[in-house]
Amino acid sequence: MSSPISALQQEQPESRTLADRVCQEIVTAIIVGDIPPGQKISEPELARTYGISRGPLREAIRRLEGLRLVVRIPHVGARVVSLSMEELIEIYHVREAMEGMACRLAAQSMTPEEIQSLRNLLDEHEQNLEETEGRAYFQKEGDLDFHYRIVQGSKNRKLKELLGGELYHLVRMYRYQFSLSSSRPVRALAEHRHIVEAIANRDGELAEMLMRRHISAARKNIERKLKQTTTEQ
Amino acid sequence: MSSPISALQQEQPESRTLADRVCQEIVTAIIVGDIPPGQKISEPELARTYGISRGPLREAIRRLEGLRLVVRIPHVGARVVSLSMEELIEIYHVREAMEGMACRLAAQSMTPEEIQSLRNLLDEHEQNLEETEGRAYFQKEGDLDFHYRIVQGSKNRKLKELLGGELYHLVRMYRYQFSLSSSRPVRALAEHRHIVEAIANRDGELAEMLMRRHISAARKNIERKLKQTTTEQ
DNA sequence: TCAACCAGGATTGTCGACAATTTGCCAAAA
DNA sequence: TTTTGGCAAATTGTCGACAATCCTGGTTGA
Repeated sequence: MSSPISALQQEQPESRTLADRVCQEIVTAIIVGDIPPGQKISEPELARTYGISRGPLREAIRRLEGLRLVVRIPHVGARVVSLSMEELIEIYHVREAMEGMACRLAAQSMTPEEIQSLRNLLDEHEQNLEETEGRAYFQKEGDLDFHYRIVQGSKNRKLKELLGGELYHLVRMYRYQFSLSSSRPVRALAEHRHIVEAIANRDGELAEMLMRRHISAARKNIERKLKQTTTEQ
Repeated sequence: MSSPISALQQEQPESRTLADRVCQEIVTAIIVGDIPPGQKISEPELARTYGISRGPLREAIRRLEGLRLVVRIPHVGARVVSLSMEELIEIYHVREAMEGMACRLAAQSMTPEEIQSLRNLLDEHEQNLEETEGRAYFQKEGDLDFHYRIVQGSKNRKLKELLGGELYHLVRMYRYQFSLSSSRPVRALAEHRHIVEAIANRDGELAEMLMRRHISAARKNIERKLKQTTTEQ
């Protein structure tokens, strides 16, 4: 079937319009941090950088605003969003709710092939985990891939749009900029396995509960770290 | 405090730019049905209609795309979304998850004043209900207002953005075009009261459960009607 | 008769220039 | 010294025109 990577990159074979291409480029530039958070975006400057006119560039910026990667003020301009830990925790609350529901729906909508593919994915993760012993960079992207597939498995277009479109980019951005490691990869893998088995048993209620606990645990982990660093200072 | 209506209309005092104003106008035109679903949107035509150039109009259309009110295909154009009952049910699933979480958070974040204001709102609804005896047009908008306030009470920016920004317009659109009546206004009001009391008792878990049941019941109601009409044909 | 191809028209994408608004700075007065 | 007023530069918003692409209809060939 599809490799773990390909499932993440939304395959848009050569975007047909200038704005599309440039938008993609800017998205990655923002996520990776080439354009730092809070940075003001100058239209003429970026237009020169990418060698296009201000027209398509404005369209690209408008799309970035839709992805919540920039905020725009009329007659003032656009700025890259600045990330805060509080907002990250808010995002985890949203993910807990929506991915929990996605899990419940996936339990009744995923095909046996998709479920088997999920199992294979977790096998790969286990191998990577044994090989790298905790220093799990792949685990991070792999984790995102796991969640992404469950969302797709829900077969709910709105869930796919909201989670895949807006939150997904923000989560990736946090991962890059704060270099968040899951910090409990073995535990997370076990939880992933339980979730898959609940889906395989078509137990939507259990699957939802497990997913919510899974995300909730990750959130509490962050909250604990946050409290540590704030009291240390 | 604020009237039921004012809470719904996001007060944007005379949008400072042409695109903003026209966007608002087109949004209402689409929601009310003046521009029917599936209708192709011609840029030159709309530009003449609203007396502006294609530049700002294109920006407005892009914003509509962000609100999921139109879908756009490169080099072909934009169409108003076509509504299907299946998608409505999908939206209810999303609402069940997100508003459930909003309710849980509201239980620990709403101020006593906000809770009291909610109670007053329900009192108004009860009066309207007695006066109009079921033919509750106000109940519809009132219902939306109730849910809107709880979302605001969660104090979670992402929840407010996602529910208030995208789903909100779609839900209103369905209400108008299919003239959906809640069809169980008395029952809904009672459920609303229970939810408020759970919030007042700071019982987030119960509040979430009640809200989820509330939305789930509305969804099943729609599913039942849908099954009826499909078997009747 | 049907299918494929081609041309015309229309629509969308892109560009450069002009107008309107904001911001920062400088000077003058309290 | 501080505050306020206004001016200038830069940036964003808006416009009209040109180029690229897609859809429609007719025509031609098998």
